[in-house]
Amino acid sequence: MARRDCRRRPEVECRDCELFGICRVAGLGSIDDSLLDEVVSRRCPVAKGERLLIPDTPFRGIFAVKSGAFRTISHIGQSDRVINFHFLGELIGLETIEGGHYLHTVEALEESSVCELGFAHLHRLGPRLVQFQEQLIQAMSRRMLHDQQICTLLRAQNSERRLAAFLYSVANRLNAGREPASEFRLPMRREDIASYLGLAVETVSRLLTQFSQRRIAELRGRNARILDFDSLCTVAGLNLRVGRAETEHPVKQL
Amino acid sequence: MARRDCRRRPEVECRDCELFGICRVAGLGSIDDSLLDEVVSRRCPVAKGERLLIPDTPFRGIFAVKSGAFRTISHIGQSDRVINFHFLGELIGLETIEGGHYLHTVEALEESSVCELGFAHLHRLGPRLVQFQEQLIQAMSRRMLHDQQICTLLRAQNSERRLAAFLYSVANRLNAGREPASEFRLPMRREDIASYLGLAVETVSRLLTQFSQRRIAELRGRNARILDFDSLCTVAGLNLRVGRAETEHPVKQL
DNA sequence: CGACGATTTGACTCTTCTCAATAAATGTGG
DNA sequence: CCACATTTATTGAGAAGAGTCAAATCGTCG
Repeated sequence: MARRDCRRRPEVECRDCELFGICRVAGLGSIDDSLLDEVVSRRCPVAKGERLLIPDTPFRGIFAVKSGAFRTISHIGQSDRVINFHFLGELIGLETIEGGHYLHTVEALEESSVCELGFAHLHRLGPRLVQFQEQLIQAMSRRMLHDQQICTLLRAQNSERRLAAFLYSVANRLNAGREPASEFRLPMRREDIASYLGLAVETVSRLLTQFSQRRIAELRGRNARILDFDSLCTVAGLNLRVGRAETEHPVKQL
Repeated sequence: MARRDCRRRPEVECRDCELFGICRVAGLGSIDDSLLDEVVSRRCPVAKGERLLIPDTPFRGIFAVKSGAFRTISHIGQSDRVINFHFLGELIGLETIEGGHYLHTVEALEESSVCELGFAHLHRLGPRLVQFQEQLIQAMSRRMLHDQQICTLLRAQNSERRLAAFLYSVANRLNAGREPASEFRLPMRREDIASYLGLAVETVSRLLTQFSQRRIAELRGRNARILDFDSLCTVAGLNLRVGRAETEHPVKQL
């Protein structure tokens, strides 16, 4: 089984972390590193299954995943649902900045670590606060776009498409901004995937065996291998759109 | 037909607009109003069917709906989908701040008007920029929460729940932060609703007649009347969750 | 090895979609 | 203001997709 190397847990480089721009503002070019240290607490370990956040606790700051992976669980209604996964370099807690409280459970799927960006001492950034905010706004905007795409995915009724798009997305996100991985280890259970995609576990399972038969992707347990990226994209409906004439209505002149 | 009054098109008060905090930072307490005028261009009319934004045009700023309503259409894959509606006081374009280009088509569903917050001249805000960005971050965070709730809605498989939650949401949003309206006029077609909820038009139509029979809500054409808010919430799965205190901050509506 | 949880598979049911036809609403020109 | 054309909405019937329940298999960890 030369598949073992999928198991190693890489740490994300700071330059591939979504906090990078933010940390750079706080840290780079400063005479002492102490400013950065006051605002960002670095690389706190989180054990597998441990909860990083629980609902209704006061907002303290946002987090970036340094190693490992997390899932966010929403407790709306009677049943819990996985509403997000967080991979290397991604930010956690952006949606809670305004409300003053964390709203969901965030739990480590494996041995992980995070950097925390505390909001209490932001004023110490002084004149750099503007740049910091700018970076944050960029990150939030980026994330909103991503969330929109998830919504679009969930609206595209059929389950095949959802799962294909999910696999494609994970292959891309698993190593933080680099080329999509064709072979990787999934940190979450089938049930998490199903919950996230709004499907039944059995449906996910059946689709996976089907993908395997069609030589699109192969999952043995949590070891995943993408066999045919093109087909995967096609099934996911991520292909190039056809040229569209959009002349029906006048466009507001800005 | 004493239902006619549903047709009037109210303008949103500045204090109920999501730009309010932002405008206040720029405008209030300033000796001259000219600063605000340089950053926010106010109440531009947009005709019904006219497009406020089209994809791949350079980002200039964000918008707030002053009157009327809009829909955002995504062109991913082969079929277009409605991915958002924008009602009084709500912001448009937040997800495009980072990318530098608008990505979707935003179209007026009826005679509308918007305020535009241009990003080109933000530096003129000078020291107020920090407060401005703070406000923007708040607004974005709020919106992310809302989008997450939409996602949760879309994951909750059954169509009945989706439509009920949608109606509830519209009743709440239609008059910008005030009490939910029990009688209102829907600005969008059934097809838009279906697209937004990831359902077939026929399903929406069938559910609506069913809601009418169960005396939950009644839609004659675009005139809507909520007959039983409690039932609507129950069907939408929005009922009080067990054992959770949620009194600290207002519950975000869908 | 054995137990427990996770995953897969099968059989059946129910929901939602699709296609097709009709009905209602809206818009247009005379 | 009315008749007609066009879009939008509703309804019905049948098919496909996904869910549920139940059982079997696989994997992991003590």
